[in-house]
Amino acid sequence: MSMKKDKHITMREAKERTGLTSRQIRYYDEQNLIFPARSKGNQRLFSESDLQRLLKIKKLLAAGNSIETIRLKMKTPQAKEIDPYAQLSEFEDSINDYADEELDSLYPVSNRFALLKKLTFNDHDINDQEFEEEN
DNA sequence: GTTCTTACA
DNA sequence: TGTAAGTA
Repeated sequence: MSMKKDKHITMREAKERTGLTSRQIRYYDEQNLIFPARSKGNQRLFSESDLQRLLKIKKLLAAGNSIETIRLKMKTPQAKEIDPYAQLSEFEDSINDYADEELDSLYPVSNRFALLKKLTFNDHDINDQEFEEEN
């Protein structure tokens, strides 16, 4: 999951690849949710991580989270490098994001992440269920 | 032509 | 958030 070349991405490409408006992108920047570099002409130079963040922000916003919540939830890129637990936390959040989606039944398992969440983070739910021995 | 900041609705 | 103005 490593990001390759942090090539400079223009505002145009950022808009195209995230589906966000330039207004929204600048606003999220103003809210310190992304930290794009700047060219000599003060133009924003986005990195691949900035793009991923924007997509993440879009998802969290759509899920009803506030800017403040998102800021805390995502922390800063620098913090993630320093704190190993930040990455673990991010992974769990990622799992939860997927698990929030519909899970009709376990057969077939159409959403592995949802199943993983059920088995990993909701022990109480599982204990409440009645499993019939099938083996 | 595109992006940036500031400001108003 | 959209849009207009004046720049770079």
